[in-house]
Amino acid sequence: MPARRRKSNDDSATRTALLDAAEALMLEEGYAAVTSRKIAAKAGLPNAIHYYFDTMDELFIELFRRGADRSLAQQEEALRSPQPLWAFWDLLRDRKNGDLNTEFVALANHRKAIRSEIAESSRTFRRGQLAALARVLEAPRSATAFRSPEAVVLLLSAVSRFLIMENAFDLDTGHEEVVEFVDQCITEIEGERAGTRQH
Amino acid sequence: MPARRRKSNDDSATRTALLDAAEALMLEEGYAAVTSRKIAAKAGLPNAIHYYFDTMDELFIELFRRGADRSLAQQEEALRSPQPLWAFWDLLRDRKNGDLNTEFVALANHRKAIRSEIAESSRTFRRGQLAALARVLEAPRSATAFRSPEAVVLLLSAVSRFLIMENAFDLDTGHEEVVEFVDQCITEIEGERAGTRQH
DNA sequence: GTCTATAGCTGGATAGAC
DNA sequence: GTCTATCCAGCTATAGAC
Repeated sequence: MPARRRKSNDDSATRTALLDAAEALMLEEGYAAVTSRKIAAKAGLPNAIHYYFDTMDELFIELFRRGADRSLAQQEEALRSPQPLWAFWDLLRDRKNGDLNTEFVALANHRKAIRSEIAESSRTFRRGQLAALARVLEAPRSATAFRSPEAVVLLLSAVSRFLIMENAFDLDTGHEEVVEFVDQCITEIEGERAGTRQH
Repeated sequence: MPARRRKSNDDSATRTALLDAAEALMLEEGYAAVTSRKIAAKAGLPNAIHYYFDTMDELFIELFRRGADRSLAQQEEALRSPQPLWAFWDLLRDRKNGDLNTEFVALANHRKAIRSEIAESSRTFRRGQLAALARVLEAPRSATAFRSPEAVVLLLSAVSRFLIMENAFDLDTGHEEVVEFVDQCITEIEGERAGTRQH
């Protein structure tokens, strides 16, 4: 059987507009607001969601992939920069990616098709991170405490996601302190940050 | 107006049974499966949810508070133990608490009443953690890298939640490494772990 | 006091209109 | 090829049965 039925209208402008509306809804009101009726209303288009997407699962998966592709490109750019660790940390802390991701993780709790999509995508992201950071940590100036790229990548990912999550609940106890701590660690590994912060 | 209407049957056995069923459903199938019909079916009781709870929000809030009270008691016990940092870390990594918490955080995305409940509860937990760990970190043997209790608490919380979340997606790259790293850090601060691990 | 039946809404999917 | 009308399921909440 074919892995996925391909439609003739796979890249129509309408389809893209529907995905854009779905993404906006997801960010503004959460995934629960992403229903066929609301997407069409938001896009100002007739409700023909099921003409463009077989099921809502298909729509969500496509939306996720579109965002993941975008983010992966950003990540590769960051990891190619002169200070990959600083660039990676800044990217992780970027609110826009984090918020969408949070919604998809929540969505995965009750849409199994999304779950495997996220897992597979996460592995791809992690592979790229490890390949790049292994090189950084091999550099002679690296402190011995940070020899394991796996641990460093996981720590940075965990902290950034936690900060974003807590922000959503208006919590910020310890945020400054931990950011300062991470900044110090990165400085030890990669030297002072060159250039300006994005946020 | 009264902040919350109090019912005569606030602690009836039926009410407790319904909360138990709701909790089990939440753990087994996710919060989306926690509907009035399914709770009643799971409990083997007639569907009189709205006799015992005015709204589903009320049920969820009560379920959250029940779990939070239980967890807070566990946390206080852990922080009173001879090795509060080790006990705290073990508690954080306990799957049962983490899984329920994950569901409530997701639920908060589309139930605003839950959001403020979680935020308030988090502040209470964090206060207790900081009070206890500030004492631990004052001890002379503490390495200078861990002077900020806010940062230490946040790091441990972030890492434990991230590990639990990734587990739900069958991801475990770097998990061993980071656990080993945290164990080393705790050993530096609080010495070798005495006694046995719970998991 | 406890539970049942049902109203009223919203959603995904589909048959078929144009 | 594009869109609309409608079906049916599942939910919360309520009115009222017993």
